[in-house]
Amino acid sequence: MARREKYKFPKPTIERLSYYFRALEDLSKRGIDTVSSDALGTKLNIKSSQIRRDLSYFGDFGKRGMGYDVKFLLKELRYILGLDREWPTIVIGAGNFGTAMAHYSGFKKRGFDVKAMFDIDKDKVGSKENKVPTLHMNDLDKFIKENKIEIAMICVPETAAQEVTDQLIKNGVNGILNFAPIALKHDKEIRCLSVDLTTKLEAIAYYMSYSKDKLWKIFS
Amino acid sequence: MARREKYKFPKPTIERLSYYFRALEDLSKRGIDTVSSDALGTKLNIKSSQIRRDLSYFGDFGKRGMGYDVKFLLKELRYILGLDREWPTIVIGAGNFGTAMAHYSGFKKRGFDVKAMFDIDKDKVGSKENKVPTLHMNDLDKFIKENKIEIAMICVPETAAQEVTDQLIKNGVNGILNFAPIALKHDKEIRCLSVDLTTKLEAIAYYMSYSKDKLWKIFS
DNA sequence: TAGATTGTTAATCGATTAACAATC
DNA sequence: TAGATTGTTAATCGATTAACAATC
Repeated sequence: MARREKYKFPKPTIERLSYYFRALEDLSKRGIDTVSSDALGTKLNIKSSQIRRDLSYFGDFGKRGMGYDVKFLLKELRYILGLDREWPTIVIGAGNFGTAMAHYSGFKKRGFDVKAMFDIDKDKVGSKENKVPTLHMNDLDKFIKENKIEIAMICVPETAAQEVTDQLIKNGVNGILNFAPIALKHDKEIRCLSVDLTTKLEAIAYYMSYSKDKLWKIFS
Repeated sequence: MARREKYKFPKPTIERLSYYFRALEDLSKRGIDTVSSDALGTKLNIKSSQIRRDLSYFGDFGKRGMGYDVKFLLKELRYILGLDREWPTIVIGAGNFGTAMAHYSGFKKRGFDVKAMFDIDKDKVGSKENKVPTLHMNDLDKFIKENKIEIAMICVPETAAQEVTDQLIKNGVNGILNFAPIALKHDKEIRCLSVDLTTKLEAIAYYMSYSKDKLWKIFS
């Protein structure tokens, strides 16, 4: 089938494409140049039919009887995921967490280039101990424009998150990864994804405290 | 309806219960003692019927015509989520990210009490600059037993994550929150949840690079 | 050709939602 | 009582999966 356009696919598909991409990178590094959906599925704990279905939303990448060419599929997924370019990124909030995010090498490797951290605390501004510079929030608007920032990670306390979001959007940042535990209100045209770490731990606590006294079950 | 037992519910429900809990805490703090599913839904961007359905899996908490008693529902959700106790927790990997996790006050507030960080790097061990002590991996087994550790956060590089997981499970830790970008293999009886931060940024990149040349759409 | 593995379909499974009787 | 809002049902919507014809 020719590459499909305007075709809809399930939301979880994009996340799985990321997993496929990473697994293929690993295979490529190990000198493997062909892989079947079955082998890839075993590696990732994902059903082979799921993998074939996910890929088929975007094109015909395999060869019947042969599987997928690792390097070719990598190139295609890189294009689909938008990883064939650099994404100028900033981090708002230079606390423990923001600093960790700014220096995480996994982001850089994928083209997410953190240009600076921002904070309202003057003591944090200008710090030389980190590779990524820390600037004052007063300089945010100017910096975004001059460096054509497209993506921001919000690592500020809950109380400041909405205000920061508004400021980012006003300055044309339209990709936001939010770590503050709050549902941000925003214009539909921007891409905002929230990661709520406390909620994850709470889910674990739920499952662990599940006992004879609490017999609720979850589906499947 | 009396509290239902052995009733199954959708997987996303638990995560939403966390959001309800947090929103109710906020209402309680502001002195509001009754809330309708509609008001709660507006606050959280969740449909009121979804909220009522989620809650109904666990019991009858509301009063028709009146809504929900905030304090009562908080107490019930605290019990359901297992937040009515302390969870002795450790962090494996004392890098930027692990240190940030160990010191995040939001976890402590919910009963996730981080007792120590562990690392193989002797330079990091014994550091006094942090409130949470850093110990050497050699002391892990003993520490887990002596402190009855139940939950661990894995903040080590991808290459070490599986080995660490095996060691944790062998020592009886059965709640794991994994931040290494790898699908951990483990016994079905433990509760393991992975958070893949790179994948989240990649999803944003996908949506942002969506353009005239790339007309794939997602459902809804 | 025979064997392998794709791409696609149709069936199944799971989750959300609107609607409304019940009832405070 | 009249109005409000729950708890629950049934319908709809979305996602996964097994199965298999197509084809390398």
